[in-house]
Amino acid sequence: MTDKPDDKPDKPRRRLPRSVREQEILDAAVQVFSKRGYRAAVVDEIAELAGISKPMVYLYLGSKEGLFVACVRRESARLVAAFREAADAGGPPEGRLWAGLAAFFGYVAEHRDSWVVMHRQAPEQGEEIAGELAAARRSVMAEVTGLVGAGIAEGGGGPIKLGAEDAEFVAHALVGAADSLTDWMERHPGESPEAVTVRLMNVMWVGMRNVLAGEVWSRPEG
Amino acid sequence: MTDKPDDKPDKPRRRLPRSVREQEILDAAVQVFSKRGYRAAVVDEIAELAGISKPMVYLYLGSKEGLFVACVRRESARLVAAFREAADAGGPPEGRLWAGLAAFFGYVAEHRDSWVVMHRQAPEQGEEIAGELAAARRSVMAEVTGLVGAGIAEGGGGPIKLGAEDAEFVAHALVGAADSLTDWMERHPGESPEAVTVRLMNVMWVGMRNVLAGEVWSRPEG
Amino acid sequence: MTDKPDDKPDKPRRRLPRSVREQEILDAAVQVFSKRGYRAAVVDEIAELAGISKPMVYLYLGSKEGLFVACVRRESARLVAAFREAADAGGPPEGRLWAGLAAFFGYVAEHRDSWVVMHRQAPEQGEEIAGELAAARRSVMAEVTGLVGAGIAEGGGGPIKLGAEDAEFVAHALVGAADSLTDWMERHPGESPEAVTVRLMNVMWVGMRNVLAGEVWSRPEG
Amino acid sequence: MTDKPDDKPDKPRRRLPRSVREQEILDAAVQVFSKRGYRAAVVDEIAELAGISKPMVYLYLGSKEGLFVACVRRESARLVAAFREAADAGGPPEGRLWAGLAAFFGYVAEHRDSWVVMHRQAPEQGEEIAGELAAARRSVMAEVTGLVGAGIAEGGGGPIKLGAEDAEFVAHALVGAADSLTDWMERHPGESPEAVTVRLMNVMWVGMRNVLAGEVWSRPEG
DNA sequence: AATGAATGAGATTTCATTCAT
DNA sequence: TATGAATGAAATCTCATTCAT
Repeated sequence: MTDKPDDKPDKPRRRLPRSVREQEILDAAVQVFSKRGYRAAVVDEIAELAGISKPMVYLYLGSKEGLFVACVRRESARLVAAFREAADAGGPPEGRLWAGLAAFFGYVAEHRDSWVVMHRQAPEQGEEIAGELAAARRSVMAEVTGLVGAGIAEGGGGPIKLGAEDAEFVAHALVGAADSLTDWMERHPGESPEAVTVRLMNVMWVGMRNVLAGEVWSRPEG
Repeated sequence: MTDKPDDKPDKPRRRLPRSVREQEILDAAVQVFSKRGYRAAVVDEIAELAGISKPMVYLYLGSKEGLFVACVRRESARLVAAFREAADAGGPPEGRLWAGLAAFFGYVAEHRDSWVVMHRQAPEQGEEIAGELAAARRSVMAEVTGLVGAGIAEGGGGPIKLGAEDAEFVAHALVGAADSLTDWMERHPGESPEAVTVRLMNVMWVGMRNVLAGEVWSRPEG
Repeated sequence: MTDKPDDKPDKPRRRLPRSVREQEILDAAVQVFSKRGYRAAVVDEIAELAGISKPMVYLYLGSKEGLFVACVRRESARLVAAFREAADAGGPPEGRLWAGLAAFFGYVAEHRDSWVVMHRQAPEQGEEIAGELAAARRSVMAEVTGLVGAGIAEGGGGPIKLGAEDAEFVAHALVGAADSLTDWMERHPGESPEAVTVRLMNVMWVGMRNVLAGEVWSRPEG
Repeated sequence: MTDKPDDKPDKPRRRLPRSVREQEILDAAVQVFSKRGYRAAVVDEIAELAGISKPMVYLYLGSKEGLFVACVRRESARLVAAFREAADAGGPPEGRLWAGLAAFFGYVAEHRDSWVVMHRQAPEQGEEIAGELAAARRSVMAEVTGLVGAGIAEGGGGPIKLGAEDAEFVAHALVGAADSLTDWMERHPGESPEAVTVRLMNVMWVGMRNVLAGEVWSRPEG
């Protein structure tokens, strides 16, 4: 009666297995947490976006906090995977570095929600959430740091020794820049992630290379 | 009535003029908004931190939203002012650029609260707040862009023409990097903001300079 | 289909007849209602304890309320039966009285769950439940009153006439005492229900007998 | 407009000091907890009965659990006070015992709600509540036990030695009987608490006295 | 100018109950 | 016969906001 036989078979009140539903819920949750932030996000909206009722969300993920933690875990794993996959291809290290960074920028640009969930949440949401966020950031940052460090080591040989601390420094700068540059990309829709990567490499990698070669910037006399 | 004039002057129960009170409220509000985020911040905590009662907050700033808007306005004005002040000193342009950027990094590092209120708030909190945040961010970014653009124009002349778009690109990268590097600074307490600025200039500015001189990074064959 | 007939008989996945299943459900329900109270009891727990799924509970008993009513009916019937069985044995009346009361105390002590379901539930859970609880309590109390009354009639003959009202009074006191003494028994595990019965008879029955014989307590002058 | 000047001055939207309001809230809470039990009680009903809004209840007592604990504390203190006050009057011990018991019965009968809150709650409501209930019961029971023990000691001298364990036993029986007898009193409105006390003393005290005197009940041969 | 008292609206979370298979 | 999936309704608790003094 409410269900004419010629309805689309796709949407009508699906009865999905747990694992599929769970992923759909996480998809919705990432969107909402990203758009609103942890506190401002309301579980009702997540449920509605996932096409189910609120109690389902609680049945599957246990609590708003559990939901958020699951999001952070899944999304950070995905970003790290994208990174590794691109960077693990063979070839000279600088190329792998480029590929990893391009994948990183591409991912951050394309999955803004995902990135925002991991990176832009105030860390005052309680013990477990803070820990989970910190872990996610560490794992992302470690991946970038590793690649940068490899690139530095490879390009090394100049009079200046760049060590682990420098790799971390550059990784922080790159990650921050990438995050911020997604705003820029939004206003320049013509630019592909690769183009942005090249732009940034022009600024940062060439700089690094020259620093390795001994050219050091210092404040001009004023 | 409960307050004879010869009370001890120790617990002030101050009767401050509007403007002073208002600033104190804003001071408290910036702290709380920064620590908790807009939604999670509770007006009670702000009032308590300001040492007054909640109705006073409403009397002075009208609403939670008004309170937040006033914070954002004041803080962005301060950051822009720090900027201008440093960059407006005389001397060669590259020195003024350095000074401006160092002031920017220094400000972001030192006034974490202020910066977080402007930059780390989800921009989906309602019409007026979103607008105010966007305006604040734009005005900060414009200032950085201006400085970078001036530096580029000054150093320009190479075969590659860097235009307004490039300045904006670099500004976004710098702002994002500065933001992210405050995390790094927290874990490296020995490094002064100036030292961090130099580090970053080593990587980014030297790179930019060389790019201006025609040295372009391109993906190595792989 | 998922169930080939040569499955191991170990995890039964039993296909029980209605009546047996129903009793198992009631067993579980009595436990849970007793432990949590009517409102706090959750049907999920009852189903799990009974080893079946929740919809089966609804199929068999219709609703949480129906489930509770069935529990109360079955348990009060059991208590009354334990009573009658003990008291109906032959012998002198005082012995039958003792046997009945001992059975009562023993039942209350040993089937704590059963007793709690009948006696410790707030009687404000809605029309049908309140009625059922009242009926159960009345029927238990009637049984005790009957026994006590028989004992009194038997021993009667003194100057004081104990009537139906007195029997009811004593019955209430006995039932309340039995209830409360189960707490005492829990802290004195060495004492058997029969020993407790004797103790109480020492205090109450001897008192009653003497009262029947004309010895009346009155407040001493003070 | 909603408030004609000739309204009764008694009810209209009072603005009470904290301590008074708090007592009113507790009054309402005792009623509701008693009628419904802890879980079934809803804070809305308590608030309405207290004539205020729900948030006030939370402001004053913190949580439903805190509310309940406060009730139990206040009510058990009151009952114990009623007891002590009556029993502390001078005179021979048996009279003080009678007075204490009469006060106890009177209090339980008159403040049924109070008593039910302390005595009839299932002890499965979580750590703090269980502890609070246990403490309340212990303090009430200790008071009764003390008086009974004093009475026993005073009357002692017979061949049978009644000790602390017996006093506890009798106290449990008395308390349980008193609780149950309030039901009986409800159906016999003509009987005063003192009359009920006398009735019970007739049954229990005379029994005790005779037991002290060596008359022991034992099961007749059957 | 200042505040203690109060509340309406909305957040998270739970649970009895029913589909669809 | 049996159940995994799903939900409407209601519970506790929080918070921006306003009275009454």
